[in-house]
Amino acid sequence: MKVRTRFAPSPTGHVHIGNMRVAIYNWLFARNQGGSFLLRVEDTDRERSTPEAIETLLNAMEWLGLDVDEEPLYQSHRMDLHLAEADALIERGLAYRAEKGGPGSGECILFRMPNHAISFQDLIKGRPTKAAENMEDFVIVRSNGTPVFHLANVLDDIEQGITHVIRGDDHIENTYRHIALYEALGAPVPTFAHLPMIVNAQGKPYSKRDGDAFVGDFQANGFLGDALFNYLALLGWSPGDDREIMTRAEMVEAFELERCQSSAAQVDLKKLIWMNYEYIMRVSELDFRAASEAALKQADIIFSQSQLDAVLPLIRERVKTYSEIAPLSRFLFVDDYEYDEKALKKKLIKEGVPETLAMLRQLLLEIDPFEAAPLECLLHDYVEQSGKGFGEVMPPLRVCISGEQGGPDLCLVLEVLGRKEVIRRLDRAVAKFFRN
RNA sequence: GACCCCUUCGUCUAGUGGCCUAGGACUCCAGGUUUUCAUCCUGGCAACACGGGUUCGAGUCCCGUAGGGGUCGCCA
Repeated sequence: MKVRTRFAPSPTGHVHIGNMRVAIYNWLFARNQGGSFLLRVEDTDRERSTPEAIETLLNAMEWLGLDVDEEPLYQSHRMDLHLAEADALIERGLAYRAEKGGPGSGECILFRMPNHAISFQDLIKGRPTKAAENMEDFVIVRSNGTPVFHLANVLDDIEQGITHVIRGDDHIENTYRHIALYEALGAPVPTFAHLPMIVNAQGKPYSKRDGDAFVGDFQANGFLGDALFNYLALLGWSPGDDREIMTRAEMVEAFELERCQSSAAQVDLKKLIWMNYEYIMRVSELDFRAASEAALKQADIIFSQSQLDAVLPLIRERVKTYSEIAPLSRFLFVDDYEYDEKALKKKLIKEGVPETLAMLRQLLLEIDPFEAAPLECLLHDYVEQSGKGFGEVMPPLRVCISGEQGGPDLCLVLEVLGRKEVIRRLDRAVAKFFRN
């Protein structure tokens, strides 16, 4: 039988990385098996399920490259069918009406749990088992006449022909109930795989207040969808060898639910950043350029295409996330940069620096052409003749023209800025910090 | 409290009874290359939660204990 998996989120406007990881595993499994990956929008909570929330969800999936094989099913459209099935269960004596004191004034419908233990083979957890005396009848239709999650979820999984239910292990308790429902409905019980949850840097479960755990935030902070996908895929799963940076095709090929960890995994932002860097290094020049243009525009930095041509090579291998592009290169486009306090203290305001800068100024005026290679020779010669170290010469100059003690290769920076601009910035800094 | 799930370096993991003096990756630290900045290279720190079994032999199997998490809504 052809494998069919689904991602069944309830759209709330914020798509959490924990949920997305579940979606990724569903996608990976379906692709590995040559099956179908479906989307079902569980939008019965009408307050939260706005069109914008659904849009956010779809965007996040597209960004991560989670393509679906069929039109999404909207749970809210199926309410009448869910209710009809509940009535049918009553007629067969498998459910009953009761007064339990909930919303509305009418009676709710309860599903009658069987009086035998329920256990199932889980692809990740082994064989969870629950004794009959530990299970109670549960509500499937509220007294206000609306179907409850358990009923709708199972009925929709049957409708969509889901063969493998891959979800968080917070659903294990629900699964016992769901299996009873499948049996009552006369439907084949799908295979289950319960993934462990992921926890934040403090080792606690992600709560709705964990601001940086939403997929949109990672996108906004300059992460690549492919990098986040790779990171999340390996958070709780491994191919069994030492591979970490993997293409989608490699992950699809290697994916096995049986190789998933059964315990919770902690998100490590440092490792994600490292992985993102690895991905940025593999991005095409064209894509990197597009990302840079977007980042610079967003930072309100005015630039010309020729400036961009000159600057991109300097920062190409230095950014770990796209959000570093603007801060790292800003001084190359505009001259209103701040002088970093630490840089000033450690590199500029020091004995002998004004004299060094005066000498450099003269040499920089004379050198021709004003390009990286000759500039490097110039600095090299100066260092040799003056008996100073590179550490006494280059950092002060760098602070003057960039405000920072770190940054791209100094000679390349000088070339990109050009003689006129370098001298101007040099004079400005000297006037500002060595007035007398 | 009841029920269910989980437990290898700080973190992600490899490990399915001998190949484990427990391997890799991230982080961190120390050297080296580049006499700027970064990259890069080499090395180092660092773990089988604890206690009992089973076995010639246990990180690997079993049972306890402790700790963590989940569920116990007419939320999904």
